[in-house]
Amino acid sequence: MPELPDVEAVRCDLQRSLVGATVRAAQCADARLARPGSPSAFARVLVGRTFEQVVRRGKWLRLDLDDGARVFSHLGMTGGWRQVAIDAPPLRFERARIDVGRHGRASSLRYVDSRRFGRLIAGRKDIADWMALGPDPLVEGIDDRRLFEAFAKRRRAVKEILMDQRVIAGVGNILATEALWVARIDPRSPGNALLPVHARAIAKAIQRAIAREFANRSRKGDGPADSFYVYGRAGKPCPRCGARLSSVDLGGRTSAFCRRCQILRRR
DNA sequence: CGGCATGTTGCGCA
DNA sequence: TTGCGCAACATGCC
Repeated sequence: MPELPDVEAVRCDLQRSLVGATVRAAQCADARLARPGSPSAFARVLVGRTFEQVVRRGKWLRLDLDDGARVFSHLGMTGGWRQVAIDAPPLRFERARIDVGRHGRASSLRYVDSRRFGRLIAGRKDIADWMALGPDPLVEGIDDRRLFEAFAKRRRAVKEILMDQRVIAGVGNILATEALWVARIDPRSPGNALLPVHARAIAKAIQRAIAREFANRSRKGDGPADSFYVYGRAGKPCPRCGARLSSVDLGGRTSAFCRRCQILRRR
């Protein structure tokens, strides 16, 4: 359920169901999710407090409470929040719950995560992972110059640099794959082979890829949309030029791309 | 059974 | 200190 557009949709949902709600009970049953931190801190920090806002940066969510406490939530690969009735039985793969009351009505938020790659950390100050995030395309926007400089000092593949959360927050395998196709740049191109004009094209392409995923989402339900330009479509025709799409492994992640219209830059 | 998956971390090495 | 390359994490699904 990851990638920036998905997390932004979760932020909107949580914002709607949580702001002004007071926590009656909370529990995080999984120590793995709490790192760094302890699962027992979860209830101690939350109970009795009222949610004020839900903020997102990259793939991280921060739930702010009225006394300065905060909860960080990263959905990993398979995490998600569900709002259910207060007396609903545990969901499949439920790892944590927050029971709240608002306007006299009780409900329960459940965190589900089959693979447990997600994180759930309650505390009183920002965590290092949050502070290390680079600019978010929707919050601060992408600075072309900064992006160019991030490329210029690395020789690894441009796609791997794009997925570094310190460079741009929220770009994952799907967005990086899609954006490089839009920008017509081969994902294997070394970062230090790119020019400022390429950084500008990639910045615009990321915004376009995000907009497209929002459009996909509004037509469909939850989960990843499958109407991508090239992600997951290796072997099929390029939607732009018709050539057969290729596949390459970069940093352990699969990338689909078009050898004909995505140009490989070299130094 | 084998292979793949929207993400991040930790380790050894240069 | 920074960058690089990988294995590892845990589980579902095809």
